[in-house]
Amino acid sequence: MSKLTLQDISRSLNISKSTVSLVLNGRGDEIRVSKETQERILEFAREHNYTVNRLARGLSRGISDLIGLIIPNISDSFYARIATSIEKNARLYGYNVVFSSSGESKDQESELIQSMLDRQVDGLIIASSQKNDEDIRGLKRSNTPFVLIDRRYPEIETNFVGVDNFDGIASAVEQLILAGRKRIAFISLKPGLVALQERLEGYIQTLDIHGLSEDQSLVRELAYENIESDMPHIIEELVHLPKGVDALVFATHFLAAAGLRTLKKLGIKIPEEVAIISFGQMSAFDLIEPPISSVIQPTDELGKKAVDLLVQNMKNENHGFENRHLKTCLLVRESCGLASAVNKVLK
Amino acid sequence: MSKLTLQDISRSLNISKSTVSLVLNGRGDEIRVSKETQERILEFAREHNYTVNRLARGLSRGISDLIGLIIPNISDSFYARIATSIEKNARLYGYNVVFSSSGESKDQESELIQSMLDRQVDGLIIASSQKNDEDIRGLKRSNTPFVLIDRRYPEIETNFVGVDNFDGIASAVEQLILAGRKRIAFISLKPGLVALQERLEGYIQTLDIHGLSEDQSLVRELAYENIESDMPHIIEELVHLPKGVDALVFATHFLAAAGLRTLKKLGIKIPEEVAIISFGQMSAFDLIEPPISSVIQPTDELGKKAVDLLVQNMKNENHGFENRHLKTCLLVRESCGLASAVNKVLK
DNA sequence: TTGAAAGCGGTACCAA
DNA sequence: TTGGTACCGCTTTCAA
Repeated sequence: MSKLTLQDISRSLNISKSTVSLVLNGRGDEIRVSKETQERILEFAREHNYTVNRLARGLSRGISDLIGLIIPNISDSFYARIATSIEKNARLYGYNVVFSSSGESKDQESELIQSMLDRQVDGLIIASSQKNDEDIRGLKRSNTPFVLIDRRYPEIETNFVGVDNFDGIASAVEQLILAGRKRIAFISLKPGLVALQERLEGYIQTLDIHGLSEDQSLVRELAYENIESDMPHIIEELVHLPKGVDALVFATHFLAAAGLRTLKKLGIKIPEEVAIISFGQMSAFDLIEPPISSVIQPTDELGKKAVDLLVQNMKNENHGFENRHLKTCLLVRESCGLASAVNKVLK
Repeated sequence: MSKLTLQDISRSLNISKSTVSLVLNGRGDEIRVSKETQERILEFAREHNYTVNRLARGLSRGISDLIGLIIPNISDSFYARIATSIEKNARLYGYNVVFSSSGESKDQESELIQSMLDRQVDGLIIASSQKNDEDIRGLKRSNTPFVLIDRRYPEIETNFVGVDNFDGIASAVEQLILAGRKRIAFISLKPGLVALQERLEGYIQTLDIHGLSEDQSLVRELAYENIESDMPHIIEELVHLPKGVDALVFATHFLAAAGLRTLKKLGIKIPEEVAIISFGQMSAFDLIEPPISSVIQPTDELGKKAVDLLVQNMKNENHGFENRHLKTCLLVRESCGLASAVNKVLK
């Protein structure tokens, strides 16, 4: 049972393809096709449940109603949430989304972008590996609408939707300070994603403001590949410093998870010995003893904004670039010490 | 800078479209185009970096190289992992994947399937809401290759890849029995997904075999919408039964999460008072005190098998239906009591 | 108010 | 070896 085409309808009804097409696209009245003809067409289409071939329509109209989504990894709960939101919002605008994981690889990302373009996607949403300025510049040149999310290239002017890393981390550090912590370490990743830089910046400046900067930096950065293996050394090293540390701020949720694993193994008490805050949440942070405080990123909003921005760009040709940094929110739980008491005072 | 087309190349080089097309598709030798001509074409294409318009190719060949993926919710870590695997494997075969979340809604799912078909996807992978036998039957009739994952319709013969729920739960229950538990409750969801039925079956039969069936059932089922609100009542009711309970088996990871939240609130000790096992994992199960035992579902393999099966179906027209139930594996941690000791004995 | 016809960018068959 | 050409299914302009 091969699918019914416009041709078929046209022939069966003895009405020209163009009329059928117009009517089926709801432009019957506009073009003033007689009610009667319209009825016949609609009726027939419904009866034989005709649906357009979007490949054909796409080719003809030069659009695909497809949005490409490229992210490092959808298994990551952060990106998974964003993807959900993007898909949902894209659908509202009539777009479907094709997604691919780049695995943080520049080459992979490059190929994916190309493959999406071959598919004539109308626009692209990318959480880039951030090693790929070539392609990003290429995209700009090609005039393909796209918006970067989460990861950006400061030196390239593009649309971008991310979170306010600086403020987010600042609120976390301040919370720790409020709880009386003075030796606050910051554990991050090496490669140097802009987002992580900003978090680092936020950490440093907040300590500064509160006069808590130390001569010896309490910042530690590990390589993505050896998080699990290096975390124990780093934490041991930190707690064994002459003055030790009394709080740890993790730059991402999976670092926090690794850190917690280590702390548990070392038998270090949270928050008595060290308080903990994670930038980014994990679904089980409230089940851990003590529950883990975290900086919550507004993933739903992020997805929505990204789609809104993209759609706006796809409609108008006026390419003004927009940058949005969404506010995070601090979820204070016991892991940062004095949680509830302080929390209440704050409000 | 509008994109370069075959036409353009053909005209610029004064070589016919067909030759150009053939060469560019690597069939130059096969058709015996002279080395020289081939070189010229390839050279020109590379230089002006030509890439096919897959919309056009698709229309012409009647294929889109697109696989549609419909799942209840990609934010769910289980589906997120599967999606990752599916996308990765699909790409190996040269397919891109369009995904959509059905939100467990029959209507939504229905629309999505239709919309994917309009897009001429070559095949579909669906984790169905399982309320949608109509569409599934329709798909069969339409001869669209598709494979169901995780959720199936026992009364419809289709391709299916899921896990061995019966065995999975049996191993969990047996582990609890080994640990000396006798009053083992089973907490599940109401709607009655086949997978959950199978888990229930596994639970019941395992208890039976070990002579542990009780007069009064220890099975409790809650509605998806009120998990958080009903869980406390259910657990309180269970522990206050005349003979109480000494173990809880959760039918899914998020039920386990809700259960843990409740147990924590009630101050019930794990595993001393009740032991816990969850069917399905969560990334932080090892961070909880005590670490939570769980039945691990082979998501990577599941995704791969689904794609393999689908591709096989898309290639051959011979539609034999296959059902695969992948083995789960039991990850024994402290929450089920006696973990390590018993575990070692088992090996 | 309706129809004819020219694309959209490729593919593939048949001739030359 | 290469070129011509008829589609694929739909949109859209122009003429009738």
